[in-house]
Amino acid sequence: MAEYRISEVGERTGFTPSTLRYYEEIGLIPGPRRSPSGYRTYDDAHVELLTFVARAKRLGLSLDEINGLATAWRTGHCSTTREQLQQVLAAKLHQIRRRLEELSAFGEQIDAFYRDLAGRPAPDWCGPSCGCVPEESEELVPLPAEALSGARGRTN
Amino acid sequence: MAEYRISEVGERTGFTPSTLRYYEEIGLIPGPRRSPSGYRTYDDAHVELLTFVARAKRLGLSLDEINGLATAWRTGHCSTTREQLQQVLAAKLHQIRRRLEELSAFGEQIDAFYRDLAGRPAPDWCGPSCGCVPEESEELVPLPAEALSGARGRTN
DNA sequence: GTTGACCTTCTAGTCGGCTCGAAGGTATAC
DNA sequence: GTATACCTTCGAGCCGACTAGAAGGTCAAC
Repeated sequence: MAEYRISEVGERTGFTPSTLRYYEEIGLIPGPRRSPSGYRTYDDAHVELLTFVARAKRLGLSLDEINGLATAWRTGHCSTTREQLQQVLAAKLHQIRRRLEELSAFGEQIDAFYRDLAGRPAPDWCGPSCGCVPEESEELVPLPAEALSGARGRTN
Repeated sequence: MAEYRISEVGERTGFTPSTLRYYEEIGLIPGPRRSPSGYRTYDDAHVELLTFVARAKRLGLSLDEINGLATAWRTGHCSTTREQLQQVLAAKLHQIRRRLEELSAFGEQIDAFYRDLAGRPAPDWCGPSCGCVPEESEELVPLPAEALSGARGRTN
């Protein structure tokens, strides 16, 4: 099995060595084996786990939330924990589904806002210095359709 | 136009008065008018803006990212800023689309992981104390299909 | 055998995003 | 007129998630 030193794992997963040591300290990842001289020695399972963590992080999950998932990930092969695991995963999937819906609705809202711009009344905080006298002749430049494809439409 | 005091706005938007003052301090929301005695006096445009901010926050955007969007939101009625606005919104929509894709893929990954559980080899960190001798007879409980509907499938 | 890049532990600092408390002013009900 | 529930500013503190630095050990190349 392949073995990696901390900076190599860092390169493969996008974390710095400091961050990896920090994650180990807080129990997010299991401490790897050590070389005779004390160096951390990671394997492919660590890289896989950390890739999973990196993805969850990019999606805005907190380390605490990720910890629940990562524990499932780490212990999932154990038949003894399979029932708890199912609950964690089902709950998380449900949450992800709701996030997807809200993200989709948010894209809609921004799109609608943009299309609606010209018709909006100037709010309270828009003083005369703002210089926003509506110019009737000005055309609202349409948003590139590409920007919203995939974020628009069905929310489930 | 309706007027609200700080705690009322807080109730309507889900922020505490402290947080609202903080947002004003960092320039995320414009300072509202003041009553003769110095009380902050918000209107519907503030409530609308803060509802927008709350949604963006739930989706994991940083206050800095939200600031860009909120500025667009606040100044969007000004014809002078329409071109910059278009760029901000288009970029943000693109980002939202990518997030949607990744979120979807993440749901897939978790689902696949779950289905794949029984076949995974025990990783390095799983010692004998783990007690995970695979019991061939044990059935993998299927995930409730409901949990993934909407997170599964097409990623664009 | 020394250079330089890497590793170790440890402690302290940073940054974003609030959150609390003190000290005091305001508004409304009794 | 006083209780109490709100509001004000200001400064300090807290939590999550790192990040930097000190002091020292390891390893491969020259």
